[in-house]
Amino acid sequence: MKKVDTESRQKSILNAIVESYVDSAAPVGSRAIAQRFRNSISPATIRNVMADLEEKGLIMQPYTSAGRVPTDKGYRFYVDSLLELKHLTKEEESIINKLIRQSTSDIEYVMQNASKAISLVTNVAGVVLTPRLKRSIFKHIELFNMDDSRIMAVIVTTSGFVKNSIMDFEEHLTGQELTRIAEFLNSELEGVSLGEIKSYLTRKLLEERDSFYIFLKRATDILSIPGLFKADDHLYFDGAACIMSHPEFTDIKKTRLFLRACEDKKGLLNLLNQDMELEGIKIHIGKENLYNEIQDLSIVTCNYKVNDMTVGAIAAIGPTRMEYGRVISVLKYISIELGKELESLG
Amino acid sequence: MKKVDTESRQKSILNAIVESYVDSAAPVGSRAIAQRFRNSISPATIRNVMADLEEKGLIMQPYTSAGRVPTDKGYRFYVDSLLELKHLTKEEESIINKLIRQSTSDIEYVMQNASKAISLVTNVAGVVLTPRLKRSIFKHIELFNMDDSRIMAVIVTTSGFVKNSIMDFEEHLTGQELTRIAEFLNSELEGVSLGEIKSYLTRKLLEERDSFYIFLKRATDILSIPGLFKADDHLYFDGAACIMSHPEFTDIKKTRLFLRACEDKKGLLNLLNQDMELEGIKIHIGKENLYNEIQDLSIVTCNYKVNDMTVGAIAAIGPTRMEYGRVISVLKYISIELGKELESLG
DNA sequence: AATAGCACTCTAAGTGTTAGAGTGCTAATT
DNA sequence: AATTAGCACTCTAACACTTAGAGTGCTATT
Repeated sequence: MKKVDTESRQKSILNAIVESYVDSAAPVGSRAIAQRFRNSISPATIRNVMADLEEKGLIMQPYTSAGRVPTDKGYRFYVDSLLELKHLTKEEESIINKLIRQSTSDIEYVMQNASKAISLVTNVAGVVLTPRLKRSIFKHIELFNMDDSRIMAVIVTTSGFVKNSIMDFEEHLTGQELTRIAEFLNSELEGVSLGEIKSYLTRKLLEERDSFYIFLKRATDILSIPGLFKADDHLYFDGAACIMSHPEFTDIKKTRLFLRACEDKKGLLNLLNQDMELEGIKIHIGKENLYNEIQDLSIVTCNYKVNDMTVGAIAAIGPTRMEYGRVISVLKYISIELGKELESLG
Repeated sequence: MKKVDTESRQKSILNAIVESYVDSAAPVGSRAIAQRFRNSISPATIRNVMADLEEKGLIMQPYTSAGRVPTDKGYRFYVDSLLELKHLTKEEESIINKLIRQSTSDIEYVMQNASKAISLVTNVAGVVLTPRLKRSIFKHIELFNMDDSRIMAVIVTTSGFVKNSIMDFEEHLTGQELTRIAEFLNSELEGVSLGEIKSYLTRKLLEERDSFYIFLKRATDILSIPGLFKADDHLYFDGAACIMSHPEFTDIKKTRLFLRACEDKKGLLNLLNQDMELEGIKIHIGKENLYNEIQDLSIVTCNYKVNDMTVGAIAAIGPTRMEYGRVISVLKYISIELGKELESLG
């Protein structure tokens, strides 16, 4: 008899179990797997392999003598070693493009529609994190007086993101003075990322000692206003309803946990901000998500770039039993298209 | 025996049925009502009255010989004629104020927190519609060049709302020219609502015939850019998870309908925009909501004002079985506080 | 007009039964 | 030595059946 590599057979059976379970949402029995292999392996053999896989903690039985279900660890192994990416169909790509390229030149719409695109094509919830201001590149600033004591600043970044902020400023500056300061900043700060502006100006300030100092000081003061780079942490969310089509949510408790997770902006924000630092796809499976008591949920995230600079992230949230291959492809595709669209708006 | 006014007894029994049902979520029997009246009326009498109420379509039985449940019509009569407003406790007021008055001077936060406040205090979902630009009063405009072919406009309204828009503009204007146009608009448009600007300028344009004309024409052209007043239709939403605590949502189908209704931004937007035109509280009960197949859901809305001008609306969405008295009081209170906060930001 | 009494209805919850899907083990087969 | 067939065993999900009790409507009584 031909010698069979035990390990590779275990892998391919795990693969079959995961895919079958993802597809059917029901515990997978040895017979079903045997059929997947066109009965080239008998159910009995598969049962033996399954026992091994269970010992390794990759699959489990919901109860004695039921079929097997992948564990978090099983999914982890699957996505790390077995998973094959699915190509998007032309149709799916066109749905996505139609949603993202609305050419309304309004970033809010683009973001909202990007999250809708994620949920529509993957059938799980979609989340989009707005471009991080600190990661964005300075393009233009405008300053003007709102009234006697308040100045408004409008900062435009190369990614087309516009941030305005009203600030109390004790000393009154004339419109001309403000214009001069803005002009100075515009020539000085080109290409600097917003996150570096502060240290950049402070450094300048230390070098400068002549009459120019007081002018530079004012500019620095204005840009030091706390509210200026804050509040850029908006999440766009879509697909809460569509996720209810998954059978795991017939249990109200799980639905509630899911909704709670989705409304926990802080937690999501943390996760996305963290994942953003890493390139490409990141996957958090079930209990790996320690940031919350989220169980039975997986989160897949992907950074997106504008002019080769990572500025934000998108994500998909769904039951651990999700089509990882498709979800990953979709996020990759959308992150690229979103980046392109933002560049064209910038 | 003392003569009893039949009609007023019917009313007070309907009142008792609604309040008992809102409280317990279970069909209300004649015994329970009798106890509410400290047995001053016997269950048998109440049964007779109930039969009358049922005939009028104000209550119904989920099945033969079960207790009674209010119909949409019953709720309608209740909110129109019987309902007593509940005062907010100091505690509730303080929760609301803490959320709304974060003094971050960031409107997004204020809106987000207002919706959170609604859901937190009423235990149903909260929605906040951003101030309608067209209803807002012009305060200040600033124009500057983004690059050779694009101009950025920043408009500030008295309600503190800032709208920026980038527009393609075929003829290149120098910074000075833009500044002059902005200065002109600033002096000219003070106190005009954004919705009237267009017609205001067109009127001006007709009167004017001298060299000033071309200047005025440019200003008009700039403000005619379509994107400028668009995209001010953002909804802030909170409380999807908290609503799951209501027993009506043990049925997954209803949960799904609810989530679908909440994600149907267009429908909600329409409803809120419409209701905004009317002063005070508006209530849509169950199937009265024709804008969607929403059933078993009620929507309560309230406009809010800045400087005595209605600019937006807030709403609560929950099962028809909701504490209307409390919800109404909360919306009234929050709409006022929200208006005040926006004034202080403006 | 209001109420007590009573027969009747219907549900929700609990119990019992059964079909069938799936397992693990052992012995037979290749 | 690896694979497989056979078989006894386990557990669930589904269905039928029973029953307690909450609530009703009607009729006779106060």
